Amino acid sequence: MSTPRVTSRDVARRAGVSQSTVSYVLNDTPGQAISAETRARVLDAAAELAYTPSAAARALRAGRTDTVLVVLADIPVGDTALAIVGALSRTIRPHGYTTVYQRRDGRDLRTVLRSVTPVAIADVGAFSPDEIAAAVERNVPVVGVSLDGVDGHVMRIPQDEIGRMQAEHLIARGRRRLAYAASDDPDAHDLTAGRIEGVRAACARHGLPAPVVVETPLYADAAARAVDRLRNRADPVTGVCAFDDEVALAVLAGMRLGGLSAPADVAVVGVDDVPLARLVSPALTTVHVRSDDVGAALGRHVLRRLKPELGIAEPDDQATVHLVVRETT
Amino acid sequence: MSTPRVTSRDVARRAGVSQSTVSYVLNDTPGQAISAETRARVLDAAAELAYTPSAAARALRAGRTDTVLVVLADIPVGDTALAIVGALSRTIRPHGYTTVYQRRDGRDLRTVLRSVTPVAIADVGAFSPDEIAAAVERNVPVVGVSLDGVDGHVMRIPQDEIGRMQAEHLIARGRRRLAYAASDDPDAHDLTAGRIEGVRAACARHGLPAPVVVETPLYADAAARAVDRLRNRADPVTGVCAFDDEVALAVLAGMRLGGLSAPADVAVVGVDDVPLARLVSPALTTVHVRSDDVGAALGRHVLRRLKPELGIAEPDDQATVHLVVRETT
DNA sequence: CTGAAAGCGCTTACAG
DNA sequence: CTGAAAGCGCTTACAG
Repeated sequence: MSTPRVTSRDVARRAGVSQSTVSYVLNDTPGQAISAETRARVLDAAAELAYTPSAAARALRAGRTDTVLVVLADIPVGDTALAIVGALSRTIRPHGYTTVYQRRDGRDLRTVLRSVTPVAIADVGAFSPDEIAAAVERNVPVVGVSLDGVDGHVMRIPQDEIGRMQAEHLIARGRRRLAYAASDDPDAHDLTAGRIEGVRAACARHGLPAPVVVETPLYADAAARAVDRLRNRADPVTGVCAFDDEVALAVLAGMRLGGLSAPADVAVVGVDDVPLARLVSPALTTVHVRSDDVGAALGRHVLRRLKPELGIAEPDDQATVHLVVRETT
Repeated sequence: MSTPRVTSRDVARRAGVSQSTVSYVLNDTPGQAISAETRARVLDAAAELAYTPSAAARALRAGRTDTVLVVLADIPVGDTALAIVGALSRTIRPHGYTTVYQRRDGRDLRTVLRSVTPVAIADVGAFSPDEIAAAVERNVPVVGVSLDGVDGHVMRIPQDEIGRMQAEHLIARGRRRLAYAASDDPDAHDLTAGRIEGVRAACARHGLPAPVVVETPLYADAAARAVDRLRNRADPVTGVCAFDDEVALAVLAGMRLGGLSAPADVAVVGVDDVPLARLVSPALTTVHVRSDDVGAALGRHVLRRLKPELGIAEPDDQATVHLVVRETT
């Protein structure tokens, strides 16, 4: 029942040439003068047999593939990660590289490499510098974004800077008591740490108390309880740095339920600048991370390593983040 | 500079055994009685050399891999696609299969197979029944969701049903003049067609005029112009079926700019039920697609083909969709 | 219990 | 211009 695989040998037989000739024709191997007539016969035979070369055999023989593996950290894969991956893919594709993605799913880099033979790895926050070094030793170049801002990757998304930016903005708006609304998704934990650190640092710099941290589920009633806790205190919170735009919207929904309005009672600032941020009312002030740029820069880092002859200049090593001020602050 | 690859031969040499023994130990090959002492020596040697078997060689030799390739259609990859893929991955992982993703990026299935040797393909709306048949002929089982509702895949997300549900709900709410707010993302086109068809069918059934279709960018001002067009007519639109929740929010933002409110002036219903839908005000009525179920069912379809001995029952072949009524209708 | 050998499907020197 | 042969790194009958 299972038809045996069509191999280049079958194509050769059908075209009446040798296997090498098939390979030369199909790969346009330079320096091989193949007669137009032979070439046509080979191409026809391949088409008739619907020949697809074995990726495994090519990889084994060549010692490498054209596949760049993107490993995504076990974080909530949102617009940011998708934008990074998309831009990376678009950057390297014109140079003949194929992008495949995987979530880390708790595995170490070694395990991941048991099922794929990539020519390079783009690590989106998944691995530690140690693991990366181990892969590099195996001759697989690794480029990566450090999502938590830790070094050892070629690029960093400065999470502390994001938090700092949120806090500084609220402080500039006259808010003296800040809170941090964290996500209740455990996968978000690593991202959160750096951001809170940035908020804390900004508060400290201005002589303000450290932010009150409160976990905020994405439901209005639960968020309302969280908001209650922020307000029912000797020094009620007047400014909230939210983990992302979704959490920010949850805070706003919770506030609404409690009869509070933004920015009059509490100012709220998110992170991500999802399309919806500008569509809701009041429109959300948020920190925009240029994820496309991160992906493109990562792609250029890959190309630099894989094709030094392209002479690609050293790309940025830090993502650009900026504040988009709208109506909630 | 580039260290040569550590092979099983190196491990064998170091452990003082043959290559076969290394393979037996590392793969726990059943029916091979290996002395505990030998086993330990091999394991140690492998660890010391940081041996990682060649994925390519294993694939070539075995004729297959443990990799299930998910190919995503060139549609806007949003929460729905991610949920499908996540659930699929979680379903097959316990059975030893690794999931890798790729976007179709306009390639045909043959081209995709040039760089990967998957044991099965999960097609998320990317390929036509013809292409799928060709892959199956190459002994690669393909399971797939048809995003546009067209047959030939093992599962369908009934886009027409989604549109029908939106329209029926608005009609039940007494709206007699409906519009369809389409996305301006060209990648959304295939999804849109089926949904509009469903809206159209519902209108026809109730003797109502066909929906006015208007493209709605994700910006309040542009959306306001779109809304203007829907209202400034002999028979002003009173109900809008939006392509997804984002477009629905854009419509609502446009309405707000024009002094219109929902549902008083115009009722709006989205699709996706993103977390934000329940957090915004007014909370969004929307059609919820059980994407997790789709992914899990897809995973079970994969397992059925790959491991018939598991005796997995034939999963559903159609995604469950249901209406979540909130405040905008 | 262990080893030598074949072969998966390809590409690439090398010989003609 | 074309073909025979080696070898990429594994696994698995097969022989001992």
